[in-house]
Amino acid sequence: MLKFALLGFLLRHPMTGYDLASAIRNSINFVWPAQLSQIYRTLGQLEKDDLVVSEVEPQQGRPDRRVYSVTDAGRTAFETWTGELVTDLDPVRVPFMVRFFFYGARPPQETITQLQVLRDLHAKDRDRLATELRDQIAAATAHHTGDDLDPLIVDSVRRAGEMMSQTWVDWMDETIERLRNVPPRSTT
Amino acid sequence: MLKFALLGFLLRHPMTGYDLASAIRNSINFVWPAQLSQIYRTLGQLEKDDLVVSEVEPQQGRPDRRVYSVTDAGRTAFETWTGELVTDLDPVRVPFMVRFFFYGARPPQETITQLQVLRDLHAKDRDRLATELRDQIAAATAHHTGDDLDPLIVDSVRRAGEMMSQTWVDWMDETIERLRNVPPRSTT
DNA sequence: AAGTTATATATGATGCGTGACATATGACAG
DNA sequence: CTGTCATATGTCACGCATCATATATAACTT
Repeated sequence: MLKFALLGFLLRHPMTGYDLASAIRNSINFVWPAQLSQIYRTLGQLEKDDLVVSEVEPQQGRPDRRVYSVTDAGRTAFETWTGELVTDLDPVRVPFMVRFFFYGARPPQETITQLQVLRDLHAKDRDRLATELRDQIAAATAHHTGDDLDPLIVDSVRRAGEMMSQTWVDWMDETIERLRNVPPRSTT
Repeated sequence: MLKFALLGFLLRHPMTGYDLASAIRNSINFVWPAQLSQIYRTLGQLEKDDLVVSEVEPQQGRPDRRVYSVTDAGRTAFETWTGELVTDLDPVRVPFMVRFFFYGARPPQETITQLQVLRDLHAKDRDRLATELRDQIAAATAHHTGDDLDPLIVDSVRRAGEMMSQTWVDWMDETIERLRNVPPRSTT
């Protein structure tokens, strides 16, 4: 997965592993976060498979920059990937929901407090996606020629993040409400 | 993660790896799917760490059943885990959204078709969660004493799945609409 | 009669990720 | 003057998952 994301970014213009980490942080981070260590590893594999090549740019004072660019084979691999029709939903893994599933034995108040903490974090995410990132994308879009798909797509990814965060906020609110209405436990 | 889920299920009553797979399929599958192979592996680790013990029940015609139960240490580990306050959001990974992020260069009609396929799959999920699973949980709840938290919690997990599926359907519809309104590409 | 599903356990290879560590320096804040 | 942030690359140990494979039989479907 990361493999293709890296090819996608490098096709826009060649850059280093470090640059790729920033590019990811500013775009797909909330649908696919990536650690530097994993990026370097994956670049290594890509180079071994001749999908990218690297050139070293010497620098003084800092480590040399290793700039990667995509080969013809890399471009083909990327285009094949984007061209595939996806017919199955991605498996979802939400560690917190597993935990929550086993909260039946715990005091409701504890669960409510827990949900409030996460509710606020999701709300913060939602706000950031709805304002800051939105403006960033709008600003970047201003340079575009207008009939380009890219800004729409990029903004739709942002929008997905916004909607998902909002849904989590809604779910947490709803669930807190349901927990508040639980009759106190009869110890008889 | 799976480790704790298995402890949680085994605390309700002892069972085999195969049984655990069914239990997961009928409950937390959409927040944490698990393959049999991984379940057996994880049970092996749990036993090595003395968090569970197993007894073999001979059977004729089929492989013997290896029934696992939780030790005191296992119960403690589980209770520690459920008692922890979670203060960070889980990282999210949605392979399809990474792909979609790079759809800018592809013909809009292709993207629309792709989104329709997934839209329908999400709608199917939503319907199943809103009806079948809902009824199953309601039926199981009937046996409960009434002031038990468990059914509420279990149903809230279901509800999260329902809301998330619905949000994906909404996002796909919205995005298809946005793509339909893209002006045809001027080749000048 | 042949094929699939359910029952039941388990291993090996592989993929893909994280977190900690190692190294090095310029710039900026307190 | 000290700390930490940004720049920049990389390795190692480990966790946790998948997929393929092996084995064995009863029951149900086509």
